[in-house]
Amino acid sequence: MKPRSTIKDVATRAGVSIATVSLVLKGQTERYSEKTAVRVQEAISRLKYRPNQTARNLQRRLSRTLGFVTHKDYELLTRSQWYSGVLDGVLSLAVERDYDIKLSPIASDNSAPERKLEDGSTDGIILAAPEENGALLKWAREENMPCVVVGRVDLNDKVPAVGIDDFEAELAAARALIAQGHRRIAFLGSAWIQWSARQRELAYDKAMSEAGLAAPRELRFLGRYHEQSGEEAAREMLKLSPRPTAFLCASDEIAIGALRVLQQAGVRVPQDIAIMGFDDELKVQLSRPQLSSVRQPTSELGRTAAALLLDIIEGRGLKERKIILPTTVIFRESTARPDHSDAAVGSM
Amino acid sequence: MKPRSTIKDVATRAGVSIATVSLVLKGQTERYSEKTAVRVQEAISRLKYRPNQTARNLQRRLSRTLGFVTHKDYELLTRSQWYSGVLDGVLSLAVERDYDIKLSPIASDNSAPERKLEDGSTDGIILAAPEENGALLKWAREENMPCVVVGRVDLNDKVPAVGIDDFEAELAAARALIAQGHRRIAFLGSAWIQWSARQRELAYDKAMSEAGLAAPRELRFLGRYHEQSGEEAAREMLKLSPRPTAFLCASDEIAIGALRVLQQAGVRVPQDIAIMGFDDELKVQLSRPQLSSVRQPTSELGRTAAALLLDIIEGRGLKERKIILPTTVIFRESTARPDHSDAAVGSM
DNA sequence: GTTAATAGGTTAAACGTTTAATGGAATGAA
DNA sequence: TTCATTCCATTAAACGTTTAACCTATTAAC
Repeated sequence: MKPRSTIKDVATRAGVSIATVSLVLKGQTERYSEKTAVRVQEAISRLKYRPNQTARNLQRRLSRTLGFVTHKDYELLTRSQWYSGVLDGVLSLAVERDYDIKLSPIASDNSAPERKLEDGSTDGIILAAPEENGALLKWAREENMPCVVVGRVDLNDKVPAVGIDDFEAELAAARALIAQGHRRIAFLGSAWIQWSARQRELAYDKAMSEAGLAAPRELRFLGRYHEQSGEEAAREMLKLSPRPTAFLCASDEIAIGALRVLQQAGVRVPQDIAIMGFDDELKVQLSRPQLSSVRQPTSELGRTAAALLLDIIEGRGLKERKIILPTTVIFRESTARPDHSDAAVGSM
Repeated sequence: MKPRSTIKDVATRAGVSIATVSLVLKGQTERYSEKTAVRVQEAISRLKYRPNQTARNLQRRLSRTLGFVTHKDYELLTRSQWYSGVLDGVLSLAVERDYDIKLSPIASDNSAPERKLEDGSTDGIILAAPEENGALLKWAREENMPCVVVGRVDLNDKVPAVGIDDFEAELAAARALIAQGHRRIAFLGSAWIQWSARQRELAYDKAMSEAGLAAPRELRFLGRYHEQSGEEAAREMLKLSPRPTAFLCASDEIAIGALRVLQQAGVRVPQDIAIMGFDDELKVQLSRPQLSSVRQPTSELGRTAAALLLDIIEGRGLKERKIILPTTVIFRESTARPDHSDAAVGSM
């Protein structure tokens, strides 16, 4: 691989100084004559010259690159459509504004994320669903770099964020189940690793208590956001007597896992037990029975986060530091339809 | 945002030269004393110094970053699991070897991809499913940069590539349908935009001709790899008389679209028309009936491509320039089981 | 008491750009 | 002729690192 030609080579070949080449490249027409421009251009194509972006970035002190930071768990993209949806949205705006995206999976136990994040290779960072007590979130609060969190909107936290209102969204779902007559509702959630996990559980509490219903310890199972956890949870719930009549699941993964166990156990859904998921991923739309779920606009989330980040980076300032996008409860076969008979009920 | 401290600031504060700081950072213990090391370290943490990666890259003439190039169509990641699967695989190896990934969606009509690709911001490029006659593939053949193609293995092409054998894979699927007694098989494929499209259609031809079956023009529909195209194709096929008894679909997207139309038309699957997909995406596993399909190991594809690329970049040379990973035909409800009664038949 | 070796630094060039400051020739005006 | 302008181009510093080459005390060897 022969060394690439530099601006110096071009200058020599065109018989001008490197400054002139740079000016031609920049298109500052008032600074050079037509004749030199032609000579420079021909030198460029002869030598197949490409400006070195690294050198440019060093000089300009920016990179036109956005960092997209996730957990080091690299199966994230395929396993959860939330991540790929958000990334798609980020990508869509980045492409429009001519930014690149750098993927930085970081171990959640990494105590010094700044080493990877503040190395000048990105102009700003998007933190996707950071863990509640992790180093990443703490780092973001120090505001050493333009940074936006997506998937976690804590109004008491100063870091700019884009997301849904997890509490209200799950509340709407829970109320719907209650409105359909369920009295013994189980919550299949996640440990409080992420913001959303806590909010969704709090919403369950609120819904139950405002309806005067009991929500004892045994009616809730806190695992992780994945199918296996849902299976485990369902098995626990089936041991109870009386059994719950509905599962409020904090993620679709959990819901699908639970559904599998119920079906294996010969429990009918929704007649015996209704299921409500969260995220409205493809799998709940295609499963049988199709699962009711709470849809969040993942792609818009990503796009909005990117827009916010670019506002910071490019110095436009922020009109709002917190942006909440609406969610929708989608009713399908795994629950009854809501009383007021339209298929979808908005929340927020 | 205050300017970040540089190696110069650290040097000043520690009372040494910047060279010494650099050596301490590098851990060249034989070049400095314990005392200076301590002073430097304390200056570093006092000033919260982070080495500037851009400057490093410039000096070292490399970036420890891999480019992942896709079509500019930013919905790719969510719409097709092939892309996210491959990306996941790439990511998995990149994380292990401490490389970053830069996403570069490039418009397929971009006539000068080198501007974005040869800018020194990546050490090498992974081209995901490039179009057959596009500028990207042509660029890759010029070998100006370490580059690996994934999803297209043309043995007559010198560019290093990782993929499946699309021809053999589809051939196995087609033969299976024939073995099940189908005589009038329609091919629902894609225009020859991508390598795989051509190979899969050629496999259909081969299978039909070797079985002495007719494969007339009207039995094939060439659209794109998406659901809408499948719907269109199915509508066309339903007009034929006699109708085909099986659809060999070149992608799961097409298969799902076709299935939808068949179900709307009251055609039973597989009794009236059998369906075979390709890719084994989640949606065919969850649909009703579940669709038979050809599984390709997307994540391994990505991981292998990344490994190959790193071999080139890090100068280890290539044992093999073309790597073909095995596929499996998965039989589900949308076709009969194969005669020899085991559920999956390997190919390659 | 030389000389050689070693430990522990420093100097300065280089990586490939951008850009402020400067310069000089040609043109135009007085 | 002289001065101001305009046009076109150059010089040189800067961005933040790395590293080969060099330097100077100190210690070791004889």
